[in-house]
Amino acid sequence: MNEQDNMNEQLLEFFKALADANRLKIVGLLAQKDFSVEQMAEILGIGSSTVSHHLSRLSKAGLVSARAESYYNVYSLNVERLESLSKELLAKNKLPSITEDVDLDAYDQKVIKNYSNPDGTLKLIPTQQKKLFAILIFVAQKFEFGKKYSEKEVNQVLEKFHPDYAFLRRSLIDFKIMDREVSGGSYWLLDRQ
Amino acid sequence: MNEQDNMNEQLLEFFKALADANRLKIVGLLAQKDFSVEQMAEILGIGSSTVSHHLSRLSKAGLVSARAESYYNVYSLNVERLESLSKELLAKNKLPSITEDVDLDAYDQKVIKNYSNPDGTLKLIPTQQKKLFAILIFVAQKFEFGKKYSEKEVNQVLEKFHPDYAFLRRSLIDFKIMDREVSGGSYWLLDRQ
DNA sequence: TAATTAAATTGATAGATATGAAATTAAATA
DNA sequence: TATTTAATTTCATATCTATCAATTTAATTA
Repeated sequence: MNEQDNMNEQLLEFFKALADANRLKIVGLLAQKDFSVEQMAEILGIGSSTVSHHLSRLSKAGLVSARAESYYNVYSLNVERLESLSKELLAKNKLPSITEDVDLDAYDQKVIKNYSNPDGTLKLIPTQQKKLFAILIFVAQKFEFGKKYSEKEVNQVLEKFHPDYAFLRRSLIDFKIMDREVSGGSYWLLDRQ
Repeated sequence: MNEQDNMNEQLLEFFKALADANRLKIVGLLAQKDFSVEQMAEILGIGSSTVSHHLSRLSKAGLVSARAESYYNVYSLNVERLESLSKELLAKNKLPSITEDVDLDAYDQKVIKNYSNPDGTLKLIPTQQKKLFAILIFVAQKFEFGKKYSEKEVNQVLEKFHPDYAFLRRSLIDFKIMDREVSGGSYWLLDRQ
């Protein structure tokens, strides 16, 4: 369990805590003033054991806290916690980090696996744009950045993947993975943004 | 269904939409770039029909939208929507309005009902602080704001509720519902904050 | 036009959870 | 000390929902 996982779990706890009509109402009540369990039960028209359960979920998310006051357990809202968690969402760069641990290229890798023979050649060239693109990115790894290739050299590299090297070569240009000098006929890799 | 109910429902939909680990991840993915359903299914390691279902929930909450792109349905995140809803929480005065429709005095009213006879007198005077306070606020309604009462007048009013008018009178002072002039012996209502 | 493909929908199911009743705990009052 | 009271915990249950498989729909390709 790393720090990022922990943050994700807290964020999930936060949303789960507020994803219930009665718990939202409890937060709304406590935003006005403190209440005891029984008072809230009466106001919301539900049992006090149910309110107790909701409060423990809100408490686990750090959104409320209780103090003993004679007979009663008086609950109050942790406004700072509510603010810090909702700010977490507004910080735009925080969102992508939710998926820090997942593999963004899983789709592309599956496509490559599906279309490749054990010897590394391609069974066939996919027609669907997204799959073709994944395959082209894959074969483009055989070229070096900054180096210039003649059309013949390009064909030789692509031929190891599929007999229709000409289609692959044209597609690399179409998808703006490579570019070429129209007159001289030399090819080179473009930078992936 | 008034406007406030509608806002509450939207807020609830928002939290429910994000109260799931995979949906949070989808939002995290779409915060980086657009994806098709199948790509996300592959990345998250779940079925594409499940992703479809999650996207429809996110879409219902207004958080994502789709565009058709050849074969694919490409989804993107509605950042403005995400921002406006989380700002809704940060605006502190917005929270209390969640409970606009509920009856804040339900607890007090129940106490009054439990301790009152049909003729309006009190069966007995509660000992617990919160209940006693509710009863005192109730009987204090018989006094007028700004008017001064002699101790005898106060007793006459309170006697109609319970024989132990002296206890009620002292409690009204203790709970700072009324105040009195120690020397002259006159009583008056205090302003409820 | 027929075949292929991505996405959505439907149906079924296992797991999560909101709720209340009953039992338990902790604290205040008689 | 015995009784009363508020809150929590435990237990049972009905509802909700995340998931997948199978089907349907809509669009593209051959």
